[in-house]
Amino acid sequence: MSSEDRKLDVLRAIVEDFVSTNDPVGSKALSERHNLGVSPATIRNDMAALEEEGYIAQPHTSAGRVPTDKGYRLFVDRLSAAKPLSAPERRAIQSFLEGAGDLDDVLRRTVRVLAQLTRQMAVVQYPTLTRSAVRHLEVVDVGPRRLMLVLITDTGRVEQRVLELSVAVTDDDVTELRRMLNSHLQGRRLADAHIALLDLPHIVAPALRPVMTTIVAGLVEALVEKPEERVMTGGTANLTRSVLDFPNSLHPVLEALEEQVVLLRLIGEVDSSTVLVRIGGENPHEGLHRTSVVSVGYGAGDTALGGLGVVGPTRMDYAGNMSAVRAVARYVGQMLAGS
Amino acid sequence: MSSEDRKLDVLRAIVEDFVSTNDPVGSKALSERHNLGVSPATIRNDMAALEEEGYIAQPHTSAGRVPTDKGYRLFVDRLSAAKPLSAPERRAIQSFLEGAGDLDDVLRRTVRVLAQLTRQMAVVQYPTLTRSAVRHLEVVDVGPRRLMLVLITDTGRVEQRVLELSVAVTDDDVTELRRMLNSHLQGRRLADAHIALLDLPHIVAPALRPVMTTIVAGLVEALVEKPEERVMTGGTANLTRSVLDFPNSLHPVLEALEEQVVLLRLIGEVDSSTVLVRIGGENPHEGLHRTSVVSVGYGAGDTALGGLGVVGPTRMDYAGNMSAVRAVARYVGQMLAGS
DNA sequence: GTCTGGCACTCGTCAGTTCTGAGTGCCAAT
DNA sequence: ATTGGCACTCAGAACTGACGAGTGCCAGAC
Repeated sequence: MSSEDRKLDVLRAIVEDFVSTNDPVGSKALSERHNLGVSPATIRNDMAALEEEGYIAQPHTSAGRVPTDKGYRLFVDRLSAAKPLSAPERRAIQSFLEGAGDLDDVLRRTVRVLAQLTRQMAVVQYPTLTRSAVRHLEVVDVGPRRLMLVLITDTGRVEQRVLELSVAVTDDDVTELRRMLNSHLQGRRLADAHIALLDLPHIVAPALRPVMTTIVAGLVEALVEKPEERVMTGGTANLTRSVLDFPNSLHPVLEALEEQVVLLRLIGEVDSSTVLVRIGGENPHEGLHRTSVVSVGYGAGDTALGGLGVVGPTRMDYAGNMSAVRAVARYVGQMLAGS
Repeated sequence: MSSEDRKLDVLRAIVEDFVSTNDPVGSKALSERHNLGVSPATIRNDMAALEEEGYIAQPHTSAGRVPTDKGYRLFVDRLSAAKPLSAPERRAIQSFLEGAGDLDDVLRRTVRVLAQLTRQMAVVQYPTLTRSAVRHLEVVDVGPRRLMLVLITDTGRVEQRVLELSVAVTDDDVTELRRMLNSHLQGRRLADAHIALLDLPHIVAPALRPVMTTIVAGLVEALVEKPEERVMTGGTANLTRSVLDFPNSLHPVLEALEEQVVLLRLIGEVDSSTVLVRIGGENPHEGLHRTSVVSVGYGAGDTALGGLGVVGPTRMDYAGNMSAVRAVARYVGQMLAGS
């Protein structure tokens, strides 16, 4: 083994020890707990080199070393072996998700099982509207000159919106609107629905034209132009598991994680099915510079319907969390495909 | 003023000082900050009596006094004056809630404004199904032998449920089912819908009877027997505002507050419009013995549709929070009545 | 009977000190 | 290239004494 290889072994050992103990790790402890085949003195030389290159750091002079963000990054990219879930864990995921009912229920169970497996805070995005298809669009008369549109997608998502009309409509009008909308939109992806929508006012009965125009405008705005992305979180309490992880108080962390927008940026920017890891300062949000995020897209087939992941201290079990996140995403994909 | 009255004044002063400073308050500081017209020595006698009666306690021998749960209780019941919101605060609530769209949006804004006003964690319950009326019930054919029922209530709540059928249904069947269900249920309260529902299988065309029976069973179970109550939370980060408030770590607190069931028991048991205050150990849940809950029912008119409230450390501004909760509940009631 | 000033006492907090030990870097020897 | 030895650093624990906030009690005043 070259000395370069051993240096990486040392880094791996440091990360593993630090993750499990939360104590800065010194050369002596290292040579005892891992059989690296060299003396502490040699390890010290390697550590000095690693520190020089920015992979580890000393909290203070007479302390052991702690991995830096850069060190974790190298560990994740090159040093950590995939860590397959145990059979009981797989069974737990499966049985937990199997009893689910509607979409909300599926996602609720998803965050729960993910938080339990990883002992971190879990986040899951609702299937994005743009890549979903219309299963049904319901038009309901609610009060004078107000219509409620209820969209049901093929992933089971239900979105509603109330429109104010300038004229009153009869029950027959509503039925006709519903019929037209559904016959033109059903089965269509929302991303492709734009053109079909804009046609509708022209082919509807003249009397209904203004109403249809309003409906189309509402739909285009709510579903095509700025489709509402949503997320669900769970296991927030896990962030408080160790007080030591967020010494400056976790107030800013919790504050950041309450914002849907922030969460979406964290887990919603997945375009493939490879697990994405963001470590400490790599995170876009200021308050999350001491946290890491492990996320992946889930989907039925090849298109990613949304993202899910976990958020925790940079000192986390990356290999385990990556496996858990990947496995849960696969099961969720199956669930949504089968419904 | 009788000496009994003064003793209560002393208790009030202790609570007020402790709430604002978080320091145990001593006799000298008390006589300086409040003009009670007596010397510290006299106050000491009163404090000894108050401690004897269990209203205050000493963290340790040479420290000032701190209110006990019992002390806060007396304060809330008899000593705290209503604290009307400022005009800007009222305007803030109103303008914040006015722009709301659908129900989710209303509730989202509600928890937000409540959390901001009180600087506590806020909780709001979705309008309970039992006291809502059916505005529309949609039947959607989703995949082979599966129907999705979508219930829309007069409060704007949308609930869905997927049913497995033993036989296939045609589009015409679905239309007929929808027509029958709506004509019998529309405008009816869910609490009263039970009887009407049970009639339906008997008056529907014989061919549709098994399907209707399944639907009715599903509806009865989901909406009448165990209607799903939901809550929304916000401002959780406020619990971490002062580390001192939850010295033993707030892990158990956060864990408790993640459970929908626990939250429902906290704020869902309001049957009138009087503000309910639960202090420390009065809370049903073990993990919340260091927290207080201020809650009230909201509703359109006289029936309470649900509850809302705030959760925080026992050391909280009870008067202010009670006013804020009451005010927000009134506005929410108006919002929901007008939609 | 109630209030007050005085006084002795308790005890947590703070600052200063010392001690210990984990951990390091460097160097000469292998 | 590796190793054992050694001097050095420094955070944290443990101890100390001074300080002072706060108390309870009591005798005297109103």
